[in-house]
Amino acid sequence: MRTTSAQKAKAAGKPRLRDAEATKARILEAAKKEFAKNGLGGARVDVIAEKANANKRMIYHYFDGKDHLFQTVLEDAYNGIRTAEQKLNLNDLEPKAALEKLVRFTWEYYLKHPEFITLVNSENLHRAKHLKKSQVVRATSRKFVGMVKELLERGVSEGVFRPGIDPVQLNLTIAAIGYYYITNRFTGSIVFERDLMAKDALEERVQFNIETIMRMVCA
Amino acid sequence: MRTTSAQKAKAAGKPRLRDAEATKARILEAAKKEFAKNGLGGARVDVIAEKANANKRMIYHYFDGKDHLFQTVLEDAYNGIRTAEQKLNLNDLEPKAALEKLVRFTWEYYLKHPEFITLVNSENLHRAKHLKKSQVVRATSRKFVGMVKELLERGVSEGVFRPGIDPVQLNLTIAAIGYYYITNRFTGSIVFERDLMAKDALEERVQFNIETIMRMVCA
Amino acid sequence: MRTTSAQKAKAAGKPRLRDAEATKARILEAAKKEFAKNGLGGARVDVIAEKANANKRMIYHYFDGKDHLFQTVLEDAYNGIRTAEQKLNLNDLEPKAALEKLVRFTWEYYLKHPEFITLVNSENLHRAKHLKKSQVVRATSRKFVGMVKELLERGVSEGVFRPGIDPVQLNLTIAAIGYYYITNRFTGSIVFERDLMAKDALEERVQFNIETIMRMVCA
Amino acid sequence: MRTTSAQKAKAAGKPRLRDAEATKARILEAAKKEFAKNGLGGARVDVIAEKANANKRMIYHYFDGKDHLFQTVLEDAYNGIRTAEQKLNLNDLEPKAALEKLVRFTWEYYLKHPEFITLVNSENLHRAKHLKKSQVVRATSRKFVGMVKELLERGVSEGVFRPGIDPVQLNLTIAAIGYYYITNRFTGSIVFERDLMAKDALEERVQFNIETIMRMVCA
DNA sequence: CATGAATGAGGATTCATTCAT
DNA sequence: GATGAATGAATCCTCATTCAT
Repeated sequence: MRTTSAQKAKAAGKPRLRDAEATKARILEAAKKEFAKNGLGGARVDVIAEKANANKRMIYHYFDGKDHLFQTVLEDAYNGIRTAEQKLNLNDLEPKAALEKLVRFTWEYYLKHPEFITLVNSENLHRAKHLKKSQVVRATSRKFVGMVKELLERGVSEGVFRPGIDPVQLNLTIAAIGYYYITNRFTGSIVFERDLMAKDALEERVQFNIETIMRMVCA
Repeated sequence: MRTTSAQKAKAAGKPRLRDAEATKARILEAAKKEFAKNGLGGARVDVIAEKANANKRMIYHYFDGKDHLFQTVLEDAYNGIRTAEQKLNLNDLEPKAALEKLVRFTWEYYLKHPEFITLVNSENLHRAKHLKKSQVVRATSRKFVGMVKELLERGVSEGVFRPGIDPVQLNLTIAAIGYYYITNRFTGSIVFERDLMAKDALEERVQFNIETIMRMVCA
Repeated sequence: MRTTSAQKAKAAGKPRLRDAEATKARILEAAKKEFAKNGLGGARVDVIAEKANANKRMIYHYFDGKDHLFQTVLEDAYNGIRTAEQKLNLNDLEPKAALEKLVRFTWEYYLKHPEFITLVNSENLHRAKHLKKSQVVRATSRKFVGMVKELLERGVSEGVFRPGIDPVQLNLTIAAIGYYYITNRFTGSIVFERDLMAKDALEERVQFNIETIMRMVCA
Repeated sequence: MRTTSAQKAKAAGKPRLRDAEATKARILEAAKKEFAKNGLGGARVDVIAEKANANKRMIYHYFDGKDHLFQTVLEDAYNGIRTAEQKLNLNDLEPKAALEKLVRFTWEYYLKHPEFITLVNSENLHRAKHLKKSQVVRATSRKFVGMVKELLERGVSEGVFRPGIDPVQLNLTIAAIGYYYITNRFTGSIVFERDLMAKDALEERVQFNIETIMRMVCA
């Protein structure tokens, strides 16, 4: 393993300066927050630079402009959720438990990572022009769909799931019932005149979601 | 020299007085499209004025700036869906048919009015700061929730629906499974490697959604 | 004749404000100077706006950016020299006198309008990408070449000019011997260790140029 | 990891000492091209460094910044043409042949070295501020003017040239008729609606130039 | 000798909004 | 009521140059 300059700086007890990787990471992190908060159009390059404790010029040096930076952030976001999903090890559980775990996980992931939702919304506003360029996302997503498909098949063969359910439709629905609630938490709280983000409300929602999916899938 | 709307009206022998309303309407229509296409932040006042065949100054005259214009557009959008929902006359149908009609209606409304979705997304990006000011939306929404609540109760008393289902949660879910699909049609088509907006795909989806809700609600 | 707002303003004794034509003209004039002084790349939009006593935004409003502004300035410059050439009325003079008048005019025009030279140099640095779009320049230039061609033919038929001289080559040479001297006045003054722009030097040069051309053309 | 020039030299068994000169030369060559293509203002230090396969820092190390680098390039350019001129050995030819050779040489030099022209144009845009600092250019130029002066005197004494011709004026004209044509090849090709750089056009031009000068100088 | 990370001062361009008529 | 000219404050991006190793 090569000794990075970051490690050298650390070893020398100095603050992280002149460390390309660290700077890139800081920019990426700051960009994620800024894009999540304000969308692609509303995000400000200056603000990202400032929050990253980096020079604005570095953003162009490392990421070649705002758009490409957004694309990188978006890819990272997709990688994040897909990686987490892979770690669920649904195969180690019996079908019903596995399905419930997936619904609960999806919900909790959105809850913990609302920035993922804002990023995706922003990307859809831009007609997915950044995602179109990404090959990685397709590959990892395919893998994920495969995982759910296997789960469904296993459940069917064990006689606990109904046959004939499309894994893509199921995936979409599992995502939808969580995503929609979170992304519309502000307007929803007004329209329905209740605080959708209150602790009880969140708990109630996840139960409702689990029940919705179980009733749909179980035999 | 361009013919102004005022002149046109004059030429047509119409009184000038109605121009004000017409101009307002044109601005509102143009604004809806522009906001839907680009979000609040991405929309351009110049473009709205141009598309409305109106003077930019008029936007400030009638709507007091971009933000307030957005708020008006948003309120109109909510009025639109709420009005359409009221016309469903769910009471004239037996519970199951009424519920299916509602699910189908919701799906079709989103499909026909994707601008509603973009506007709501934009509003959530801005933490619902415009909607907070609106009183009308709360009132009409309350009415809508009441409608669903009655339907549920009727179904329960007739023994076709399960008891104990929260009308708000149900509403949220009915909306979610349609809204999510439409708003994420661009990224979704890439991630799942299929054209989510293809005719067959849309038909398949609405059936899946109906089944999801029926299984959740029916006894 | 329509009453322009400029005239109205004038009539009212007010300073020229809110006068589109006047603002455009001021921007154009300022741009000519700035481009002449620093070339296209070296010119600063801020400086042009300031010198034009106009808002920077107006430059984009009226001229659609720096490049297009340069193109307009360049076209104006070509129009200027071509218009002046047309006013020479070489047909009213006998061939030799007409030719001498042309040489002297060309020299004096460059001397009075060094900005024309700088603009053309800048345009050549950019491989004539702006001029390529202009149709007017081609037409007026064609007319000018025709004028010289007629002069040559007249001189030949009167027996004072040699036959077989290409008007384009002659034009190029008449321009060259003046243009080169003026455009390279700074380096030339150093290289040849004499002030090329001194009054005597200029007079000497025009005589030399006239003699060069007369000897080339006369029978 | 990219192989640095230092490593290459090492691998080739060469002493590291020569690398300095090689790096300087590479930078100079890259700078000449970049300045020629885009002028002083339009040239980019990054691009020069990249093309020179050198580190940007080296430019500052060896040349003390962009301006001084330009000055060096410019001096080299002048040295180039002056050196070539000295090699003409005009004294070995009879006056007329020598003069024709000079005209032809000048033309061909510009044709082969259009970068010389761009550099000189750039320098004149900057009012010769770099050249002013150079002493060498003055000396070599003086020598060149002397060469032409001697040629003229020899021609006069042999009765083939007219007396009274100023060598500086003649030099200027010989340069002008070639330089102007080349520097304005882009705009010229449009204005005169013919490809000035076509093979035939170039041949025609050099003949025209030779005739222009011969008619001017010969008795 | 050489590297590449970092920077501050601009540079062109855009935008919502106000002003004068 | 309507128009279009005008503006200042951003906003993204670029550049020559210096710093730390």
